[in-house]
Order: sequence, then C-alpha cells, then structure tokens
Amino acid sequence: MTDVIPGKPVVARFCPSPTGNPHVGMARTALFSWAFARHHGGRFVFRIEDTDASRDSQESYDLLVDVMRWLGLDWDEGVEVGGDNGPYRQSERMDVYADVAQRLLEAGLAYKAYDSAEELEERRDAARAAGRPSGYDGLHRDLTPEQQAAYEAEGRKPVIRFKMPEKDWTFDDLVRGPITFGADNVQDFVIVRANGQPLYTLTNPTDDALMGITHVLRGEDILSSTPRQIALYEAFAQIGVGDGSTPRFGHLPYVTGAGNRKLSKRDPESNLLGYREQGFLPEGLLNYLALLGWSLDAERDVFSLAEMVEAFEIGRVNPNPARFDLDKCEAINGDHIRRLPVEDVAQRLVPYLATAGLVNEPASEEEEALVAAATPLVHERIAKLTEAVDMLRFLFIDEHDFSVDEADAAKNLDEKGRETARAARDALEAVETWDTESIEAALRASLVDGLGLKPRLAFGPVRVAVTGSRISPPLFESLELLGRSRTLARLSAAL
RNA sequence: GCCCCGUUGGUCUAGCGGUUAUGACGCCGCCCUCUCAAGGCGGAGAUCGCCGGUUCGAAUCCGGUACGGGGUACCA
Repeated sequence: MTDVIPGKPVVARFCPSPTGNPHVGMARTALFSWAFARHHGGRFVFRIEDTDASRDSQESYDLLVDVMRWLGLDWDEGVEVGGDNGPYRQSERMDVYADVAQRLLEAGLAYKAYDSAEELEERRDAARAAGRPSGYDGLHRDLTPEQQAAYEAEGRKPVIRFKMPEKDWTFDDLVRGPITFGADNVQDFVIVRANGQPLYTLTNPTDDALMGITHVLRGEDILSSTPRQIALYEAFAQIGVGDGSTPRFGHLPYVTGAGNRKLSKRDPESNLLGYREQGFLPEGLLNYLALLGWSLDAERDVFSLAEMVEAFEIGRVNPNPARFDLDKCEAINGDHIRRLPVEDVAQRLVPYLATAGLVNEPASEEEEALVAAATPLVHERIAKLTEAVDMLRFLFIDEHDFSVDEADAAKNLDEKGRETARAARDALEAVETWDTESIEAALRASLVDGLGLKPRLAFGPVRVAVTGSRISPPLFESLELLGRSRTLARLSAAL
C-alpha cells in the first residue's frame, strides 16, 4: 500500500467542532494526524468546524486552541496562525459553501428536495419494514420546475441534496485496507438545510478540497460517510473546486471507556483538561495515547514525540478499538517525569504548587530555590505532578496551617512514639551543622543505637510529627530543607 | 431491518504461513530500604471469538457464523 504519492507533499488536518470539553479521543486523532504530517515532512492544518451555532461555543473554541498548544501539536496553517487558505473557522466561510452549493445545483449535481420531515419518516419506516436500506429514496431527484413551483407555493422550503452517482464505492482505507459500499446503500444526502445553513457533509469536503488536504485521518464513526465524500470530490473536480484530486482516508479506531462504550464527553476520564490539572505531562499523555492503536515496536512503550514522528506509519495503526486504561496512562506519565531533568520537573511543579496555594504567584526567588531543592526528593516518586504537591505540602505550608494526619498520628505517635519523638528532638537540638548527614547521624545514634529501635520504628514517629504523614519524601533530606526551628517546633508540638 | 468495521492473557500491544505466541500496565513473591516510590529478579495469566476450508504446516490466507462497535439525521 502506497500511502503517499511521491513528489506530492502531504497535507493533513485536524478539524474538531468546538462543542463541550476537549476529550482524549480527539487528542488521539489530532496526535495521529499531526504525527503523520510530521513523519512525511508535510503540513498540518488546524481548522475549526463550527457550523452548528446551537452546539458550538467560543469557550470550547478557546479550550481547543489552548489544549493543542499545551500538547505541543503545532500547526502550520489554521486558526490563530493564519495561512493561504483561510479563514479557518467554518463560521467565517459561509459564503464559500453557498457558492459551492450553488454551483453544484447549476451543474445538475445536486437538487432541491421538498420532502417534509413526516414524509421522510414515513417512507423510511416503510423501506425498513420491507428490508430495504433506509436512506433517502430519491423521490425529489427529478422534479420538474412546475412541481418545484408547486411545492414553493405551498410554502415549503427545500433542502439541497447531493445526487449520488449510482455506482459502487471502493476506497483503500489507510488503516483498514479496501472497503466497498454498494450503490444501493449510499443515498442522496442533504448538504444544505432548508434554512440555508450548510451541513458538515458539504463543509468538510469543501474545505478539505480548498485547503489541499491530501490525507484525512479521523474517527471510525464517519467511516460510512466516506463514499459520499468521495462522490463530492468527484463532483468538485467537475465544477473546479480544489485541484480535482481526492484525498486518501484513514479511519482510526475508537477509544473506549469501561464496558465497551466509546469514551463519552461526560466521562471524567475523557476530559483532557483534567489531565493537565492532575499534573500529567503532555509528553506522557501523548505517549500513552499513541499506544492506543499504535506501537513503536514490540519491546518499547516509552518514547518521545520525536521518536514517534520518526517511526509513525499510518499503515501500522491497529484498526480495533482500545480501552483507555488510566493506570497505564499514569505509569507511562511517571516514566516521562523520571526521564525529565530534575530542574525541568522543578519548573513544571511551580504552577501546581501555586494552584495549591503553597507558593506565591509568581513564586519568589526563595520559593523557587526551595522547589529546586525539594524536587529531587520527589522526582522519582510521582506519576503525576500533583502528587509532588501533596508530598511537599509540609515544606511549603504556613506553620499555623500545618497539621498531622489523625490516623497516622494515632498509629505512630502513641506513648512510645512520643517518647521516640522526644528523643529525636533532643538529639536534633544538639546537631551543629544542619545538613542531611548530621541529621541522620544524630538520629541514628540516638534512636537506633541509643534506644535500640529498629529503623522503621525509630523514624516513623519523627516522620509523622514533622511531615504530618506516614508517607513522605526521604526523612533526613526533608528535615534539612524544613530547617532546624520548624523541625524542632513540630517535634515539640507532637509531644 | 439494511450497510460498514472489529475480534491475540483482565487491559493495551507485537506478530503478517513454520516462534517455547512479543513487550507493557495491573496482580503476586523476593531483593533493596527510614515511609512511599523508583530500581532489580522471579511468577501466575492466551487452546490467538467459534466452525469449516486451503496448505506438509494457520493467530497469520479464504468462507461462514457468533459477539461487540459504528452508521442508517435538515449532528459532526
């Protein structure tokens, strides 16, 4: 299968509708289209399909742009950045669609249909009952001007339907191979509503043609509308819309949630913004998403975007649906966090600490320095950045807001534990140089050697008293960063 | 109803006529260890949906069938 025509540059696109929150399935589609374009050294177009005013919103549009930038899926042409084939919001291209529809009509490739919703439904039910396909039956295909005038006189407003040539439709899907639809199963379809608004069925192929799109990668939910679009392309060739060629199509499998349902916008796991809020790295999320239907090779599933671009082949995309597994997503993200230089992690942590109210916005120099010093303690312990916030809270929190987890205190700061804490405080008070080595030496000498405690029993009470939790970053390093006075104060408070 | 797509351990995935069926997540055990992680080692878990066919030989090719998903809109 030749995916690319030699000498003809690849132009791929991503063209979501701005409805609701951006979700992960969408990001996966964007990622594959982007990777495909980049792999072939082609262009990537970002277009917005906002032709349905009742469902689209500016807020959703802003989110889409924001999230694409966050992910780092850059586009060469499209909304916000412009390009030769703009505008890139369909709501600003209505005149284009009106013109194309008109030319289709004049060329006899489309026609006005006056059927009412009730009439359509009735005939559809009848066709179904008779075991026939339930699409449009073509009743108004060849209306005479007189018949049309009669309908108009009744006050009916026509839709514009595209006239499907009666032939079988075969195309070579980039991920699924050859697919054929019989002539009887692809009927004339509406391209312009009775109120004059163009539909996706017209606007999407029109823009793809006008923008020179060579490869269309999209979800499998529109696989069955592909014959219509190919037919439209053939019509465009006749009336001179675009360069007369038809793009290749590739239909990506669904991303599903629990059960086998496709991940819906309501499902919290599908909300892209949620991943950013929880502290996923764009590179981690993207890596995981890439794994849903594609793999770099048999051995490795942690890789960079650059490695993906290098290796990405659309023909190796798996056609079957994939279940989104949050655990694995987090594991992959954790791998990416560990791959990052520690200074980088520190920098990315700051906004999350700010959101949690633990550092100022913008952070002061001292705060930045503390973050830089503390990050190595949590770097390899977290799968998401927000986990670091929880682990480091004890270090950044205002002293009067500090509190110890009750359950952990009950277990670790019983009478015996408080005794241990007291010994720890006394030992620590005597430490001359407040650094990790001295702190550890003092504590070991006092608690392990002195009191004869097993290490875990020796340090547990100290940990809980000082960090507020049974689980914390390495203790001695933590105490060093916390500083002598806060450490001693917290130990005293625990007694 | 009609049309299209899909089917490899719980999940994702490799495989493209001959393998002890790949790797990962998760799970279990051990090691390391101041907690939690990370890391290391090991383990359980797949008669490749099912039935036929082609072939010396099939997860791989063909035909059925079952199940799942999608479409069948004046949504995208």
